[in-house]
Amino acid sequence: MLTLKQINEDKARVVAGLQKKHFPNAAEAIEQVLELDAQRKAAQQQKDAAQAEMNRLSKEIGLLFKQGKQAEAAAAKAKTGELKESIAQYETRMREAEEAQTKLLLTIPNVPYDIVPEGGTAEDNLVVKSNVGECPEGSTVGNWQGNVQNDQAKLPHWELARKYNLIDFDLGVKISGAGFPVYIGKGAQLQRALINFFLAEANKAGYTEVMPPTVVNAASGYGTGQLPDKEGQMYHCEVDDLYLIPTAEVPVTNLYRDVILEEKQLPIKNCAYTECFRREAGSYGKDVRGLNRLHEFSKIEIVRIDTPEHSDESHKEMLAHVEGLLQKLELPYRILRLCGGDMSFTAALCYDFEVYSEAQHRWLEVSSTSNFDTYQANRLKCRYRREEDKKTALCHTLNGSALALPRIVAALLENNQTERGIHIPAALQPYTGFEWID
RNA sequence: GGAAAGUUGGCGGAGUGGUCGAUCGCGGCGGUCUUGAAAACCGUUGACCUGAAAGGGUCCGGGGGUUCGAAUCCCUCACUUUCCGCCA
Repeated sequence: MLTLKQINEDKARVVAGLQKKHFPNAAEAIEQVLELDAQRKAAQQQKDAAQAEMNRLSKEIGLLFKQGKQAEAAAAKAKTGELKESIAQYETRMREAEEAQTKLLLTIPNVPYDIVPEGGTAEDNLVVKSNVGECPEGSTVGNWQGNVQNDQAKLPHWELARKYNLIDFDLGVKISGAGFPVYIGKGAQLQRALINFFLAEANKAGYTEVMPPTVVNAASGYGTGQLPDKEGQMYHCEVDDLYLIPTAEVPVTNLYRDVILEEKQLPIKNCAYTECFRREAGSYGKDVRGLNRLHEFSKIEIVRIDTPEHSDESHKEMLAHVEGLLQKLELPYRILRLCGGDMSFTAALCYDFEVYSEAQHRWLEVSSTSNFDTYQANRLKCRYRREEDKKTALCHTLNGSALALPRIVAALLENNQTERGIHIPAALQPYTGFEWID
């Protein structure tokens, strides 16, 4: 959530940013936050004064008892009753204001950075880079034309999966349900190869590998912001009150919850492969066909914790890393800078990576790489001690997929199909151990 | 699932209801000594809220209670550890 400091320091910027994000009634909400803060401060000051008086009295009473002055002590005691009551009152008022403020702040999204484009829908996202077309200034999803192959003879991946016996969707339905495919033979081996490839690349780029639990407690869900807003999107094991993670971001970022890091430890660079679980309630149609949207899928995530000064640089490095993966896989891709209205609740700046599916004739999102500024860190209480003055300050958190498997597999199968079979890109062959699926 | 013990500052570990935010050790930081380092010695060392500052307030797992006063007593919840059982 936003910090009071951010709001106090530049209210106008915050309000303008929220409007860019299409958050309704931004100005009113911010005013209300400030009003509640004023109430809280007033109550606290009253409470503190009363408490100070109480502390003083208590000490005095103790002293009087020690000196054997029973009568004077009793007299002092009599004074405490009223004081106690007013302390309780101020405390209640303070807590109520604080709770109301937090509750409100949790409903307010992060403020986007200046370079985030205006816009409300996916059509307004800027196309900033692609390997299949020029991206002059002002290119948007709505007006950009990439030089993509549309071969009508190419089969969609769900048909290829059946043809080469790589993935059995019906078996998945039998043992689990829709959205839980079973990978078989070279299909399964391809999964494992991609996981190893992505992890090896991340390790090469200096990310420390973490293998976290895939089930987390509610506190972790709140830490990264899946709770309370997206409660329905996570699988919840009610008996134990545990959640299946929708992304490795949750356990990995929460490693740094309630932690004070030393500045010289930063940036922290972690990567993790996990299975990800998403209920995807409300999805339907061609979006969920085949591998396009699953309830369980494999993903390698990169996570960084950094200083405010360096987080932008970190973000750029992450983007370069993800782009490098797509280049090595020889896939047609484009990079989008998301517009205010299409960004996630918690992001300050977000780039999506999409690969082109030549049989489905559409772009598939395979990575979303975001800088959350201090928004997540504030909830997580993830801080660092500055070298300069030894003060604590909130970290910046960043994360991105590098990469999510299913849509990569879809594009690889579809784009690389030939009469002879499906060709595995050279960079991946050391990991698969085979060059062809045939 | 059964039984017991525990939860204190970055870590280890004290703590009698009344200057306890908390002894001490380690670690960290600064210094003396040294060509440099180590060792030794001296000093210093929590977070948060509030305030221009001085200062004030909160925090000893969470919540509640007793008391003029709670890390210390009571209740409750959560978690951890150990032993037994079960199991990979």
